Amino acid sequence: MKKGRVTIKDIARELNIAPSTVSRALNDHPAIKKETKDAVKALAEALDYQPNLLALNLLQKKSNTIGVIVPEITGHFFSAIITGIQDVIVDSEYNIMICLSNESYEEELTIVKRLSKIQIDGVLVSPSSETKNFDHFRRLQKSGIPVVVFDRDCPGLEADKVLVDDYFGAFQAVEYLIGTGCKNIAHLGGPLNLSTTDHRLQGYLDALEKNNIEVNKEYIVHVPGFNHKDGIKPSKKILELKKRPDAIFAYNDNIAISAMHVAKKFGLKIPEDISIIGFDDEPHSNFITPSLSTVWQPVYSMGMLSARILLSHLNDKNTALKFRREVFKPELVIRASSR
Amino acid sequence: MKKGRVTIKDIARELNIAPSTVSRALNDHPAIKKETKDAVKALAEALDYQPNLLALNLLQKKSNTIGVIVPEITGHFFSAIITGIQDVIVDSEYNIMICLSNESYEEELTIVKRLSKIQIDGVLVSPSSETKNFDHFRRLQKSGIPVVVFDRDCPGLEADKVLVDDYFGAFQAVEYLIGTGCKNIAHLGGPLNLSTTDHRLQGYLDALEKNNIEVNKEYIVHVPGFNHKDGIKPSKKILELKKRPDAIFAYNDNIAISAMHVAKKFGLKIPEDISIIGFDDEPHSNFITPSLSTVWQPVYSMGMLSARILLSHLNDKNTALKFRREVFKPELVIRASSR
DNA sequence: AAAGGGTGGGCAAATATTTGCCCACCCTTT
DNA sequence: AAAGGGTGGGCAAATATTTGCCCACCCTTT
Repeated sequence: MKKGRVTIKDIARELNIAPSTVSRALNDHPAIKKETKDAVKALAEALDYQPNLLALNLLQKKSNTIGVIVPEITGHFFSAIITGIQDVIVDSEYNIMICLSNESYEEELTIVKRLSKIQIDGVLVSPSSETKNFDHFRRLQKSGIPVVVFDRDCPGLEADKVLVDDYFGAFQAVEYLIGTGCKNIAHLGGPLNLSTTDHRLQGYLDALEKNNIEVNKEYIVHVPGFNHKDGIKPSKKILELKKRPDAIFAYNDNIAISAMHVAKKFGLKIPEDISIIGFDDEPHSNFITPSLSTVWQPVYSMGMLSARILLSHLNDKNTALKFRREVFKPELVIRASSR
Repeated sequence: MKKGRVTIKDIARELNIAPSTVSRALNDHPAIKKETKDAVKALAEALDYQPNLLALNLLQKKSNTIGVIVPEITGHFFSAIITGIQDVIVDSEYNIMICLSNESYEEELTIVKRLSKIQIDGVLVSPSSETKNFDHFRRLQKSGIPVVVFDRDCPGLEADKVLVDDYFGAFQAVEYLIGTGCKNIAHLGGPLNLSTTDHRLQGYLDALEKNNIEVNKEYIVHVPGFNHKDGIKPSKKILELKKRPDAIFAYNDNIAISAMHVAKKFGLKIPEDISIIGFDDEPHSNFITPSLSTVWQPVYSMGMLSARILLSHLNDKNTALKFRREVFKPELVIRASSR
C-alpha cells in the first residue's frame, strides 16, 4: 500500500475475488451483484484507488490526448483560440497538447511525426505560413486521426474547417474607408502564402473595383511577419511614396500600430491626414491613441467550435466521413484611427 | 501489415526469432550478434516499424510528458515563457502539456489531479492569483514528481524556483522617477495575494523611504486583474485625487497603458504633466504614443531555464534533493512616457 | 433423476515492450 | 572425458486493465 500505487489486484487480493471482478464492479457491469460492487467500491475508495490510465491507453490503443498545432502563441490571436479550445476540452476526458511550429514547415512536420508516435487521438491545426504541402495531415487522416483546420485554410485538404470570412472583413473595412472619402487607400498585406493574406487582399481589391477606384500597385506592400517590427519598413515604403495614401488597411493590428507609429514620425495626423484600420481587434488596440479601428474576429468562439467539432468526431467515428466547413463573420469596429 | 501497426512480434515472426531478440537488437544490446541486429534493423526499416510508446509508458510507469500550469496565455508574458519552455523541451524526449488555471485555485486543483492521473513526469507551474495553499504541489512532490515554480513564488513551498527580482525592478523604476524630479508618485499595484504584487509594492515603498518621501496611502491602489480594463477605474481614482500625482508606477504594461489612456482623457500631457512607467515590456509598448517606459524581464530565458532545471531533475533523480533558486534581474527601459 | 437456465464470478488472453533468468551449443582446458 | 566458460538468444514474467469464454452452483421443471 505504501510502495507504488494501488492496483486492481490489490483490491482483488484483499477481497478474495478476481481482478476481473474488481474491474467489472468498478465499471458497474451487470454480471456483478450489488454486495460485491459495494464492497469493491468501498475498498477502492478507502485505498484511494486510481485507475492506471497508462494501461488503459495501451489496451485501447489511444492516448486520450489531442494535439493542437499553432504557428506561435505570443500574439493574442492564437492564445485566445487556444483558450477557447481548452475551455471546451477540459470538460471532456481528453487532454490537450499544444505544439508550436514557429511558422516553420520543418518543425510542423516534426510535430506531426511526434504526435502520431504518441498515438494522439485527434488534431487541431492552423498551418505554418511556410506550409504548402499538406500530406502530413493526410497521413494523420489515413491512420484514422481526425484533423480540424482553423483560421488558416489548407487549400485542397479535405478536412473540417473553421474559418473567418477574411474577404468580407477586408471588403467592409475598405468600403468604409472609401465611404469616408478616402481616395488613395494602401494595403499592408500579410506574409505571402497564407489563405488569410490572400482573402484580405482580395477583399481590398474588390472593394476598390466595386467603387471604381483604380488599383495602384505601389500601394500594396506585403510584410514579412506578424509583429510590430515587421511593419516598420513596409509602412515607411508606403508613406514615402510621392503620392502619399490617405488611408491604410493593414493585415493585422500589430502592423496597423507600426503604421501609426511611422505615420506619427512623419508628422502625419491620424485620422485627419491618414486613416488606419487594422484586423484582429487585439485588447490593447482600444487603448492606444488614437484608438485603432479594426476588424474584430470571434476568436474565442472559433476555438470552442473547432474543439467541439473534433470532439464530435472522436465520440462518433461515423461522422468523420463528412467534413464541416464553418465560416465566422468578422465585424468592423470603428474607433478613432479612421475618419 | 496492412491492418494495425507493425509490432516487434511481426518482425520476430518474419525473422524466426523471439520478440525479445528483436527488442534487444533494436536497442543495440551486446548479447546480440551483428548479423542478427542488421537483419532486424533492416526489416524494421522496411516495415516502417514504430515503437509503441503507449506500451513503453506502461512498462516504465511514466508518460514522458511534463505539465505546464499557467494562469492564462492571452497576455504576452506567459506566452513568451511557454515559448521558451517549449524550445527547450522540444529537443528532449518529453512532450509538454499546457494547462490554464484561469487564475482559479479550483481549476488549478483539478489540473493537478488530472496531471497526476496521467502520471506526468514533472511539472512547471506559476500559481493562480487565488492560490494560497500549496499542498497540491506538495502531493506531487511526494509522489516523486519534480516541481519547478516560475515567476510567481509559492512562499513556504520547497521547490526549484525561477523568479524575477521584482523588488529591484520596482525600486529602480521609482528611483528613476524621483531622480527626474517627480515628487508625488502613485502606484497602481497588482492583484493582492501575489508575490510579484508584494515585491513590486515593497520596491516602490523602499525607494520612497530611501529618498525621504512620505508615503501617501491614497497613492496606492490595487487593480483587480491584469488587463487593460482592470486599470481604468483605479487610474481614475488616482487621477481624480485633489493632490494629483505627477508620476505613476504601474504593476504592468497593460495597467500603465490604461493609466495613459485615462490621463489623456483628463487632458494631461505625458510625460510633461505626468510620468508613467509600466512593467513587463510587452512588444507593443514600444509602439504606442508616447512609447512606454517600463521594466523589461527576460521572459524567454526564464522559460528556458525553468525547463532546463526540470529536465536536469528528470535525467538525474538524485539532484532532486537540493532545490535551486534562480533570480533574474529585470532592467529599466526608459522611453517617452517618463520625463 | 436429468435437463435446462439463470446468476455470479474466475481464467486467461490481449494490448506492446523490456528484462531476468535460463539454456543450448560449442570450444577449450585439465 | 568431464568441467568450465563464453556466445547468442529464447521463455516467461512484468507493467494494469478489460473482456470473451467458460464453469460452478443452484433452482426449477418435466
